[in-house]
Amino acid sequence: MAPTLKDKVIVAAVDYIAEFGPDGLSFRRIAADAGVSHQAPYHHFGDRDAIFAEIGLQGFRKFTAELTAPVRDDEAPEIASRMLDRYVEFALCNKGYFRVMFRSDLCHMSGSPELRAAADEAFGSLITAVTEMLGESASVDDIGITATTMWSVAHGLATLLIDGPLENNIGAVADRRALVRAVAKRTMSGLAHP
Amino acid sequence: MAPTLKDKVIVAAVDYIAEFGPDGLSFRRIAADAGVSHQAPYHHFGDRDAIFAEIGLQGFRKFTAELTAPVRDDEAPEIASRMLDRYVEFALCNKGYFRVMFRSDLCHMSGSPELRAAADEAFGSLITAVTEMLGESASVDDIGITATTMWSVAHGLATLLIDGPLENNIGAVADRRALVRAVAKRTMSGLAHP
DNA sequence: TCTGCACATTGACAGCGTCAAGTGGCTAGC
DNA sequence: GCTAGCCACTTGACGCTGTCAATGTGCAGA
Repeated sequence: MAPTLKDKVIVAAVDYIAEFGPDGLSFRRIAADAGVSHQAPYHHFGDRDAIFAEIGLQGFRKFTAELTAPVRDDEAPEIASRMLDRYVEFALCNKGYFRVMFRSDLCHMSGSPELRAAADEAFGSLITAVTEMLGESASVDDIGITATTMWSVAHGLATLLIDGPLENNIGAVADRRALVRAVAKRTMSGLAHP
Repeated sequence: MAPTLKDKVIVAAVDYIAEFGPDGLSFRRIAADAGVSHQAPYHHFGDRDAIFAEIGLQGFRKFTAELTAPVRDDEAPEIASRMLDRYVEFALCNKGYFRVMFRSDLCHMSGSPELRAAADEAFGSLITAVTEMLGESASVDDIGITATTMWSVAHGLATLLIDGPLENNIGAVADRRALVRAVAKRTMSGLAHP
């Protein structure tokens, strides 16, 4: 089935954002590139925000699918390390989505219950992983703190790798994966005893 | 000394970004609010990017000053916990700067050696703290991994608190500080043994 | 007094998202 | 077979933005 204009607009926007970030993005330009009038995209989405909301929604769904996928052979056996790896991997392989998903000014959770649900589900899969990791004896507080810590490490590392000062310092994929693994290991064992 | 137009523009921009984020920001609007023509700000900065570069530069300098400040009585005695706390505190108290500093599309390191130096200095103060924490026996790799891990936790937590899904879940300052401390503690001891 | 210079103004430009109205083709109902 | 209605899209206008270029204006030093 040929891609609809709606799909083409999303794909073009995600590609652009992956390369240049969300800021210079012009839907007039995307429309022109697709060979349609400047107003055609807005027929499908209403306004600019709605396009970003759709990108965020698709992003969070892909993200959840990635985080909850069956364990592959080349992955770390420990849950935390694997989740961290997947989180960063997703961010780096899906910059175009990732850069929108966690930008509250582009991707308004409050305006779309569907979007919020998708984001909550992604976080839920993290909570599930942490619960599995800590066992049934763990308290709700323990799980919350552990999940927040894991999420922070993963999100911070992903963000620093994509947009931050680590961006250009880590070149090859091998180096990057090694870094992620090392950070995961250190996070597991604790900073106090390296 | 009365604030110059240059200062007024920066302050107004930072205030706006702290409240609404960098995207809807209009320097024409800021100029109008300051009672000057739409072109006046650009006399001092050249172009839009230069204003963001200046905000980033000032931000990184304030950031470094904050991270390297003398230890206060109400702070955690452990280095890592204190640094994490200061990092998050800075981010939350200086949203307007923080939101620019780590946005590579707004704040081009490559275009300004001065800006890069300021950012490097901030990271340097983290390395110094980690070196102090681990002692002289630590290897360069150990320090690098530990610093990256600490930075990731701090940056991730700050980002999630400011723009992410934690934003509205943590209300009062007391709760937030408690969360940061709990995350710091968990990071220190390691996820493996809560 | 004249010359620069720093600061600011004015006016024009193209590009942007958005509103409102119009167009062409496909399809269901009589 | 005609027509009414809907759908995908176009066209044109609007006010907004940053940017370029030319123009004032007031103040220091020669």
